[in-house]
Amino acid sequence: ENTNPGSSASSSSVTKEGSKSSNSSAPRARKKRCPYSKFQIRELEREFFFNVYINKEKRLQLSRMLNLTDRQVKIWFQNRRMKEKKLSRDRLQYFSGNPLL
Amino acid sequence: AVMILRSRFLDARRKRRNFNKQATEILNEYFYSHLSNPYPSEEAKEELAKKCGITVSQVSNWFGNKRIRYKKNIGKFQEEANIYAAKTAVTATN
DNA sequence: GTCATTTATCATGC
DNA sequence: GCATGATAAATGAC
Repeated sequence: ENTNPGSSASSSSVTKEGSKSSNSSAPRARKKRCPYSKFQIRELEREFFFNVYINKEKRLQLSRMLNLTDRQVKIWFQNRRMKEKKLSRDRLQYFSGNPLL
Repeated sequence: AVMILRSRFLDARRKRRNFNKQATEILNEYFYSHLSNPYPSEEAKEELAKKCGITVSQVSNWFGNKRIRYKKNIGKFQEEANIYAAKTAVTATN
């Protein structure tokens, strides 16, 4: 259950769809958001537990294993760090002199 | 006790509760009175959060959802827009 | 890199 | 059954 439009079989060097700039003023639609599988999330979280910041080599390795692009892995770690920061903020606010208990 | 609080916090995060009517009023009033640029500053968000009794993150979530859902179907919110437009017009004339 | 945001998806309320 | 709040991918400013 992977979600990589047209990359599963083609493998390697994925062109950015339409490498030709034939279109005049092509707004290139934004990539549709596709939720990652449980397996992908588990592996990403596992690596995130070891290093919040991932280096290039591990990133390439992970992207191949999970059938994601390096950019997707990079962005996932960025978003994950932001999530962690927000969780910390919420915990602080929750445990700081507050009602609701 | 700590464990109870922790578990309650963890699953209390995703449990959704609708905002009370007053909070929604305040948020809509700001949204429709800034329809040309519905992006409150950080200070404005904090003030709205205080008046609504919610967090700044919840204010950001509300405006994010409101902006895209309004843009996606303006017609559906036309009636609502008129209501708050009239409301702000009244307060302006007074 | 952070971070506000857009967009789709998820989970719940009613 | 959709409305609504929160979260998960993806983009762009800086």
